[in-house]
Amino acid sequence: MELPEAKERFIQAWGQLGSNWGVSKAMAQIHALLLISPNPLSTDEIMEELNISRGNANMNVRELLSWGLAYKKFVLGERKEYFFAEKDIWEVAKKVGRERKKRELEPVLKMAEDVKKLKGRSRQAQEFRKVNKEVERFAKKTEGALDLISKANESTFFKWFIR
Amino acid sequence: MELPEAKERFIQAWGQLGSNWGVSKAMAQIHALLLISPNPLSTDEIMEELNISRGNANMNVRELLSWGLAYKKFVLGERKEYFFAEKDIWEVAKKVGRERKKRELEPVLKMAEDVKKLKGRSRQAQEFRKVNKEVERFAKKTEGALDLISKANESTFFKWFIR
DNA sequence: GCAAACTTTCAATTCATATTGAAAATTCAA
DNA sequence: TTGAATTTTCAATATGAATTGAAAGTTTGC
Repeated sequence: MELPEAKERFIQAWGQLGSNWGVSKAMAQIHALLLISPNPLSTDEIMEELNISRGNANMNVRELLSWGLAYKKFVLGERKEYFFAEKDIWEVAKKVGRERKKRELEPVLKMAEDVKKLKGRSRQAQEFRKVNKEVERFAKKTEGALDLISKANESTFFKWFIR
Repeated sequence: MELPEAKERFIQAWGQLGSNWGVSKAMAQIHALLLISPNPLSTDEIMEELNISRGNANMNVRELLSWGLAYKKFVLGERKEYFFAEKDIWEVAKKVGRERKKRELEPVLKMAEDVKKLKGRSRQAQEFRKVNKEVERFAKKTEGALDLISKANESTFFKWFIR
């Protein structure tokens, strides 16, 4: 397999993964491109490689920076900004996990908290409270687990699952 | 808080969560509705409660069944099908995990396998192979962890994270 | 201060996906 | 077998999110 084909394959798979994760395809593809690039890339190079507009490239690079999945590099005597990816996959996983906790777990916890105020003795209300309690309990445990994970290193993490 | 408001809140939060997980909003909302309902519901009741079309209700109920997140109940002397949710949250989490493994991890593993065939000694190719190897290694470990999790029960799982 | 280089913004547009709804198919009881 | 009840299908449509691209904003060197 030659480089262009492999690149294509990698970028498209990463983009697909992104879509499944509620992340824009362009963001995931830029991340993929930076991951496999040996040197930092400028916005223009990203636009060129992925055939996307300047606005799109800019927005999604900012997003990657805000997730901590990419960093800036300033080159001496150059005005352009260059970007490179976090390449430690365990770091990537943790950072994605942190964002997802924010976007997914927290709203559920907030909802469960609110729904606790549900009044009434109907079968409906009773069943609802029961399920809500279960959801909250589970979400809190998951939150705790994620907090531990985000402090752990990769080998500790995987060792948890051995035996 | 009264029942209709709480229901609204729960269903909308679950729908939101679904969207973030690459699951259609309607599917997540039907699941939410079934979760908090003390008895199985018919397609008509689902349509009515969520204000969605018959086609939509039908498609997404099927999808829930295929994920193992809902089951059918036949009522004696009734021709309609009734549906109820898997209410064990740990079961729900495991089943969602299994689907996600299929939709997310497997394509990445396939891609990494293919990309291994990448030829060339350029800096590009070398960096690419290195990252790809890391991605594959991580994906495989994650796969193993998920397989273990899908066999575990909830308390075993969370105990892994204690201490 | 000026203007070139570069980045950001955002209204308009495109695109992917979910949803609708009516017709077709199926199931079942009489 | 018929037809009423129910489910399924799928082309058309709607919806929301991503993307574009040009204009506005910023930064820098002269």
